Amino acid sequence: MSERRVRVRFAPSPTGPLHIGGVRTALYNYLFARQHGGDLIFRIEDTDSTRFVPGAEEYIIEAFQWLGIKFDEGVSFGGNYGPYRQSERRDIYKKYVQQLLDNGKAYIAFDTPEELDAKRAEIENFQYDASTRGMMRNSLTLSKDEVDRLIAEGHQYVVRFKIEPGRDVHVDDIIRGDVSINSSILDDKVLFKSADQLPTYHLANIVDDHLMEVTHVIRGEEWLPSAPLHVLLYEAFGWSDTMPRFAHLPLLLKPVGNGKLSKRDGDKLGFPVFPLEWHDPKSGEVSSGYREKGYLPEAVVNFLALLGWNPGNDQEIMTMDEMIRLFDLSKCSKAGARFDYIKGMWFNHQYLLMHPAIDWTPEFDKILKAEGIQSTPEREAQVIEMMKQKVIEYVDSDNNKKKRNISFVSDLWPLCRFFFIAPETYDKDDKFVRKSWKEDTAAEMDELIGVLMAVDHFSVEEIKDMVESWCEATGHKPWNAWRVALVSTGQGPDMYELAAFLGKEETLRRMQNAIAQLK
RNA sequence: GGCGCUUUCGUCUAGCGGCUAGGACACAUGCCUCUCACGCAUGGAACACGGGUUCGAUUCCCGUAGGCGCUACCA
Repeated sequence: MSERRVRVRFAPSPTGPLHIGGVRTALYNYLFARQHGGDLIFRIEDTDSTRFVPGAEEYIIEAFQWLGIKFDEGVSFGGNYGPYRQSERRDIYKKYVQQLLDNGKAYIAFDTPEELDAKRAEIENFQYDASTRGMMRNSLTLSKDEVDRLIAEGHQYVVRFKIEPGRDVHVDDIIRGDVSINSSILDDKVLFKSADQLPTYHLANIVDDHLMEVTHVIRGEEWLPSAPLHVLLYEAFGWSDTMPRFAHLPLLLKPVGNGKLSKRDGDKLGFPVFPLEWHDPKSGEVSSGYREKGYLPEAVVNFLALLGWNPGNDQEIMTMDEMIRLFDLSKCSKAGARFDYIKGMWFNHQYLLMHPAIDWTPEFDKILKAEGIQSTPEREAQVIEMMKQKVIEYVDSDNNKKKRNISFVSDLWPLCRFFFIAPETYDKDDKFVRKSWKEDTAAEMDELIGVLMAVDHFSVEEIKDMVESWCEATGHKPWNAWRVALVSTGQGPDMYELAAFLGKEETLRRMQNAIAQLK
């Protein structure tokens, strides 16, 4: 048993976009598989035909591609254990259900959903189990002839797992240790549905994990209550000796309030809950995604990895390879983790700064386009391109301490808008304007214009030389007012750099405009 | 309601019988400074409660309380 090659799986239902919690589960499976030199399988659990959403499967595949989580086999990846889509494995499940029926581990039940509802209404806390199955319509209470007749007549039936009561069932969980419950509180779970002639999750899951030789089941804590049922199923099939080991991960909780993280929390607080933007085919509703919001996949992965696990030291920024090396299921926390999206933004900030600004160009181009910065007769494409390059250079030059407080490339725009767009109006009530622009400022700016006109080469050094000697001679301190003139508020780089960037003509033009408006 | 899991700063967490209970995010203050930032420095902030076990419990056990999950012919 210890000699088996490590094989794990991520098995989502194609019922919509992949939730960020699912991403983390997949990530942990991936880290675990890589660390042990094993395989990660991508299986589609589409046994609920009523909840199938077209496009969901493709979405999930694309999301993992973006995140850099690679599968070794499964839907769209191939492999020797297929098919990997449960809806294509009907015959396999039928065979195994029959096996359970044949050796008395399961039985046929004819009770309709309506009859079950009636029973639940009649008896408080009704549960289909050893204590009640004697009064229901099933192959345990009906004669063999009667059962055969009902089936022959085409009556719908389900197959239920026959749970023997009064036994302590143990689950050995890697994260939580020994978890045990008494089988009496378990109900006779439906294994095979009449409605769509497909197995339920429980049956399909066990059969597939066994057939695909899965060694470790790493999944969310919401599955812990049904883990004993799964253990019993492995027993019923006689597969106990190759039963996978379980690890139930803590859940991701709402940033504020009670309960687990949901899509609504993201909408309310303004952060994505899905890796990629999702366009709902039915409602047409669009849900934001980490990719479209401007997150780097490395940042998302790093952030998620640390929500429920940490390497046991103070290291927070880690590459995928480092995480693969350090990951340890037994170091996962047991309690749910609040989803701290503010910290997620900090991670993005960190990763953004690791990249040279030139890498941001595509994103930056999108912003410029969205802001309407494009070539016009007055402003040629080359000019814009040149300005863009200068902004990027400017942002990149950290010897000038220009690394900005940006979590996303889009945060760059308010910080460099004034490079591209001259202030049209000035807000006299702006705190910085009021503080910087006084009675006699207009006259001072006029003087400064004179000084600047005399600068031949409008370079940082020359501007600085000229302006500073003027300052020394006159005692003027023009910087804040000058900044108001060029930027309209208290923002931006060193004034000499700013003026040099804008060029002589534009600098003077903005100053004259400010004087005209603010005098 | 029943069953299970869980509980260290506001948040994510380190700690695996003896520590001034550590780090990060967030927050506050200071320094830097022609602005906004960045950066740097500093600060406030936690072992849910009650019993045990032990020379000694944040750490082990049992209760209580809170939190989370499950309780479908959904996964």
